[in-house]
Amino acid sequence: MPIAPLILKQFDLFKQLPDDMLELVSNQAQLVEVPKRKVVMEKNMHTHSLGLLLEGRLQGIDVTIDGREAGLYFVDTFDFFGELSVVDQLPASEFIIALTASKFIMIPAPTIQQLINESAIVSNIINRRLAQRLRESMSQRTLLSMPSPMQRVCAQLMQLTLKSNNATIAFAPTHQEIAIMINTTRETVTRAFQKLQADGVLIRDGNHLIIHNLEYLKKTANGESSGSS
Amino acid sequence: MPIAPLILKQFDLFKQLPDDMLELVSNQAQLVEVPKRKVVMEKNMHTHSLGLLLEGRLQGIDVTIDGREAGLYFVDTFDFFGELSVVDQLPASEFIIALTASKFIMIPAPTIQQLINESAIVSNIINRRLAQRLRESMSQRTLLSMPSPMQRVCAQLMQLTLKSNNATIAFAPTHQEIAIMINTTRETVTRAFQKLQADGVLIRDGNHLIIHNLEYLKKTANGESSGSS
DNA sequence: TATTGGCTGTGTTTGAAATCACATCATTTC
DNA sequence: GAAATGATGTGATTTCAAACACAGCCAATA
Repeated sequence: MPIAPLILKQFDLFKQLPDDMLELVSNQAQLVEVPKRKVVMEKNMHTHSLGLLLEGRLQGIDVTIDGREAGLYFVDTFDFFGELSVVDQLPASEFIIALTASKFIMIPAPTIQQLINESAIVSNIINRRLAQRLRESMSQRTLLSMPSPMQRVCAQLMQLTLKSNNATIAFAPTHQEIAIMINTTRETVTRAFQKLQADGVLIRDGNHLIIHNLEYLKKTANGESSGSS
Repeated sequence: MPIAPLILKQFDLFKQLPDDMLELVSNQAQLVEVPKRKVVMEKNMHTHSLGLLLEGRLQGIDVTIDGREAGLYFVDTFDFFGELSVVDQLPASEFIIALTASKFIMIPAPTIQQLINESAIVSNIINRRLAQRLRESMSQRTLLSMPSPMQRVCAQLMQLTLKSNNATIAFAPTHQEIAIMINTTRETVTRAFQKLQADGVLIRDGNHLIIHNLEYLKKTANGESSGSS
């Protein structure tokens, strides 16, 4: 089920790829559409495919023995995912779940490995991506050391905002999904959102969040006591 | 200040390197000795060197605006560090601090980059290492979602134990250094250690920790209520 | 349009760890 | 070996978010 090269070219990974290689990928690629809440990649399985997200939002999640969930990262549109297993050939260390109905392209690991070997550009992008993921992971870890949940909520919202170019978070995660990212409970996130909305920092428009006061988020995240009232 | 190739060969990174390349590295390499508490790598600087730890223990640390420290990872003997900046050429995203007096080898980034380009083996090892670091970072994140500090202490001790081959943790981190790894306070770690020692799980021998009951750690980390008394 | 299931909002209670404060024990350093 | 510095041990207090319970809301689906 080939994918039009034009679609593939939307991804940085393939932008500079010669046409013949692009065609190879195109022939191996497969378009997948999943509904909300679908498990896209399963922990401990070696599905070994690289995924390229066209639409929607995914979340990497790990589950502890006692059933507690830890949110690891979000996958936004035009990100790719599953590159870790492609690189080190080990089974996936986390689940990836579709937060909204999503569309993505799957490319079998061997195809990508061949590309990595043959194209220094592809190889480089994948490695840079790993490096970026590591930086994000450590930055999220640092976020978790903030003492109050309110600070963490604000810091997480900033993260999400900065990734989008405007001040809007499309396909906004639910309170629960945010809660597991920042080590708190759904109720606490709800209460934090209440306050932010009351203070006019944030407006919810169905599936989207509009940030009206990024400065406020920044200040609160930095511990400047989140205003009066 | 060249380093004997024999010393370099102790590191997986160089084990299979041809002699001529090894000599190149040898000539560029520099041995560094630092006392306890020395900052080995500074956040936001692009020192751009790869470090190979010969002796001691280091810790990657990030600092939040309000002065709080977050422990990111430990660097054990024969690990390398600083590879992130070598790969993506960006400034360091964290501090690295010597927890004990340490010895390590520094190799300038350009030398390593040349090696990466010329040797598929080196390139591969570096990428695998990045992948491994990412897995460890995510696993540490999962650890942080455990609800009780006692669970996190036990899980962290397991991590440290598994890295050493016997059941001994050499150059044991202080309570404070453990505390910032697992998002808790020094006092809480002290109290957890008290209990573990009382229960005969753990013995302290100066700078070393000996684990007598790994099973206990595992069970406690998994939430099986940490025994009676 | 009625029904269902997931999301969000909100009050109350409770427990456990952060914080503060200080004592004691090790270890460097002069 | 004395003094200083850091690491560990321990009690008392306080705070604040987790947990529980349930009500209202929205959006999909039949």
